[in-house]
Amino acid sequence: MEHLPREEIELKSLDESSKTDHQVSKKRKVIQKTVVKLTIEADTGKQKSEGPPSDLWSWRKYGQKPIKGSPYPRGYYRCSTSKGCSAKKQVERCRTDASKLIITYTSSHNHPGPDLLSDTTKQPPQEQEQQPNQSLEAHPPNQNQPPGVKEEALSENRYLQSVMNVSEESSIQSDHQNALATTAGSTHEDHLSLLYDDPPLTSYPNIIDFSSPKPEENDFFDELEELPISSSFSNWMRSSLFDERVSCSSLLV
DNA sequence: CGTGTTTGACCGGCGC
DNA sequence: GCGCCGGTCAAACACG
Repeated sequence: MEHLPREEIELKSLDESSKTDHQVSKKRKVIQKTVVKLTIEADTGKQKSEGPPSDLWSWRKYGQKPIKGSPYPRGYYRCSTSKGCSAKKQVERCRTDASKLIITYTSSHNHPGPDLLSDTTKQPPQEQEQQPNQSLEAHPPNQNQPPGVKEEALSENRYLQSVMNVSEESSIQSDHQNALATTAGSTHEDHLSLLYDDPPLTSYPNIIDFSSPKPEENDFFDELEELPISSSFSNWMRSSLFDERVSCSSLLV
């Protein structure tokens, strides 16, 4: 019983019932996702195809599907660090640029990061399965991301520009990308306002611009820093993402 | 033997 | 209602 189908079901139903304010009748579950784009540079040898980028979590692949419109399949991974952990990620290649990986994190880890597990007294997972609702909608999925991604990984995978909290399907992200790729010269915010023009959802997808102190950023990192190990991670995120964000804007044109 | 990957089948949501 | 598609399951397999 390695999978927890029951938990999945609970998550789904809770999710649907919890969005009554939107009245999205039986629509797809609105789960907050975090999309991370990264570029594979020196890779191609090591990371075969869409091999999982190395973070310190251990991920177990549970599926792979060819995606319509994309020549590359999408891999489905689940956190195997802790059995009760519902954190998942999807790894796919950018359909327009094979050197870019799009990693979509869903749900959140409900246990301390692997590095902490190894050297400090394990912090008790805060009552797993307890508030799937909250953990899904209130926290960025990557809350416990490793503060120190291996330097190998950093040299090979360069985190690109955006960590987005997306409340809709990843197709948005794809369209988004296309738009980004076709409209050069303006800021990400501009693109966003273009793309997310119409639906003013409460869980409005926000892009994190690491170069400017926007409220979204602060919120994002505030949440991050509430967590045990996240401050170091957020520092890492800030620096690496900021760095890469700059180069990415030129990459995406 | 434990852990992770592969892969076909299955299921549910959504559009027509 | 039907078919398509994305996401998940689970058995078989590979590897250390």
